[in-house]
This record gives sequence, structure tokens and C-alpha cells, in this order.
Amino acid sequence: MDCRASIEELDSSLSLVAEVLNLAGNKVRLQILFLLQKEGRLCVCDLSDILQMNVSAISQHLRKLKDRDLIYATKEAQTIFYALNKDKSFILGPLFELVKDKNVLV
Amino acid sequence: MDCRASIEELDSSLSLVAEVLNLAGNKVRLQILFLLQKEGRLCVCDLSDILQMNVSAISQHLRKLKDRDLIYATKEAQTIFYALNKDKSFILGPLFELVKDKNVLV
DNA sequence: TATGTATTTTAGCATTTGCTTAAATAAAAG
DNA sequence: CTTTTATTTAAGCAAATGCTAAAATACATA
Repeated sequence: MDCRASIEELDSSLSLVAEVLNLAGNKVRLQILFLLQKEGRLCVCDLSDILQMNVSAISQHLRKLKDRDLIYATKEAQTIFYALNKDKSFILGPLFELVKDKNVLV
Repeated sequence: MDCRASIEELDSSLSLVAEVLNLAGNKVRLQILFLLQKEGRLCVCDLSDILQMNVSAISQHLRKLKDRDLIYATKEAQTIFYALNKDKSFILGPLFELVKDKNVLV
């Protein structure tokens, strides 16, 4: 099969992966995704505290991740917890393994 | 270990991965990377032909990938071939596997 | 009800991105 | 040498990004 045909056949897969990577290709969001994968669930103020960043800035990143279904929210009283939506975020699994294995990346 | 410490310890790995994902998180560049991985090496005009895009636009994407060492160039007469630089692009290996296995992503 | 706490949303702004078009390089061929 | 072929680079621009600061929403508690 020629390249034009194969790239077209994989078009929707490539679009999906590009979308996920585009979200994860920002350091703050990658940190958020990594922390959610590590801790299970976190609220905006947790993340704001851990990453030492403005609550509003974090919230805007979370919204972007939520809009594109990489994470989902659950509300408990006045606190909103965020967690990875495995349906999409599993794509990042191998990358988290890589990050944890420090030696590989230095 | 608390989150603040662990995120700091992994800071350089997260930066590196974020940089690579940022490059791959663009559909045109992801297509380029995927094609290079599949074909070994390609020149600007090959890619321009396969992706049906302006040569200059492709060239600018290649420059970005080259500047950040995801690919390297070799010149043969008037043609310049590009290929993946495994030192950095191995990070994307698992993602290419995912893309090829169509069923996983639909 | 008034106040505090958690969070989102909006507006504004500087920076970055990605494309088009045109001009500049470089090497091969006539 | 001039032209063709392959490619990059520069300029310009509209759109997207990511932050700050301020206003809006929502729930809990005094």
C-alpha cells in the first residue's frame, strides 16, 4: 500500500492521537495529568498548591482537558475533584511509565 | 514522598516529554513523524506530495522538528532527506504502535 | 440572611503558531 | 553561464494559546 492511502486510512487515529498529544504537550497540563494518574483524583486547589500556580490558570487548563474528555469531574459539596478518563488518557500510559523510569530520559 | 517533591524530582523528564509531545501534538507533524518511522527517510517533496501540502509549510514543520532534534537531515546532491533521530523520537514508539492497531483507537 | 470558601468565567493582552506568498540558496543540467 | 530543480528563509497575518486580574457562581456555615 502506498503512503497516501495508508496515511488516509489512519487519518482518524492520527487525529485522535494528535489531539491528545496536543493537550499533553504543555508542561503544566502534562504535570496535571501525571499527578492525576499518580493520585487518582485532585481538586483545583490541590493542583494549585502542588504546582505553585494561580488557581484560575489551573482551572482553565482543567477545563481544556475536560472539554476534550481527557478528565472528568465529580462534585463533593463545594469541592470539585478531577480524575483521568481512561477512555482517552490510556494513550498516555506508556509515557508516564517512561517519565517514572528516570534513567531512560536523561 | 509528597507530590510537590516528586513533581520536582521528575521536572526535567516532564519537560523533555512535554517538548516532544508538543511537537507531535500537531496533526501535520504527527503525520510526518509517522511517515518517517514507516519509510525510514523522506525528502520535503515526498512529504509535500503525500500530505498534499505546500512545500514551504512542510519545510517549516521539518525545521521545527530538526531544531529540537527529533529528526536529522542528510544531503544527497540537491535532495535533503530527513529521518527520525531515535535518541528523542523513541518516546513516540508506543504511540505509533497504537496508531497502527486501528481497533484500539476507534 | 450574611459571610467565607471553592471554583469558574470573562476580559484583556502579549506571545506563539501555522499558513501563504515571495525572495533567497544551492546544486545539477543544458 | 543560464536555467531548472530542490529546498529554505523571510515577511505578513489571522488565529490560537496561556497568563493575570476581576467579576460571577455555588455551596456551607455562622
